[in-house]
Amino acid sequence: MMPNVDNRGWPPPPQRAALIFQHLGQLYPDARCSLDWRNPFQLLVATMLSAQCTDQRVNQVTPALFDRFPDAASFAAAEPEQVEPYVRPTGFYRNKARHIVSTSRLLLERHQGRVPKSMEALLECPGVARKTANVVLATAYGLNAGVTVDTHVRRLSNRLGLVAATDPARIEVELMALLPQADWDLLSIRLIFHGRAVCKARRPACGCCHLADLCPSHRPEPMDTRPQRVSPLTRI
DNA sequence: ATCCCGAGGG
DNA sequence: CCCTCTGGAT
Repeated sequence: MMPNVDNRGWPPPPQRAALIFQHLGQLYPDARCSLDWRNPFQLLVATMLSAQCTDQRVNQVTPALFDRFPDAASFAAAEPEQVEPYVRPTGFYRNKARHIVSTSRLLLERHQGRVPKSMEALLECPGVARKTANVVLATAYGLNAGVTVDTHVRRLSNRLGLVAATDPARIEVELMALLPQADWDLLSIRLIFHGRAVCKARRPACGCCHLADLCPSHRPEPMDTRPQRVSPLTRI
């Protein structure tokens, strides 16, 4: 009976996942959520803004945003049009402003303006799904409710052959089964850091990747076939 | 599956 | 120009 995966002599999935997790820990010992926030509500808003946008850009707009709208009550009293100018650089600004205002009003009505600590309650907020909820629960409250599956985690999980699924919901379930719950949040953060620094979407730097020996997608760097300029000094 | 949407990199 | 960035709703 032939296995339907390329084992290459690798250990079975859980052990390989643990190895990858461990290597990433050595590579990014200080990896943490890179959004700036002062309280759970600000983290929730910052995470909502981070959709399809670099967190660097989110951190660029949040100081002025939270100066004008410091809490849920401030957003709840505003119209989305008043929030839009502050969040415009993050893209999807009309939806994001609308969702932030709607979510703030919901938090004020049902949770005294505070961010709930349960997945079910967070999922009731407009513009909040599992990715955002996982970030808030883990980062603000230290609760490993699930694995944060964003664009980086999805891409690296597939390239590394950690999961077979391609849709975020199933990827999350498969990743949760691979590592102990205590590691779920760190796994996401480490994959994201590696995705940003090395295993990029466009042009992955396989040549300097420390996970190459554990990666079924590893390819040698494409050879530079462009005509090379010859320095005059090297001529006779 | 499609839409929302700005900014930066190659 | 095209692709990508810690997605979510319809």
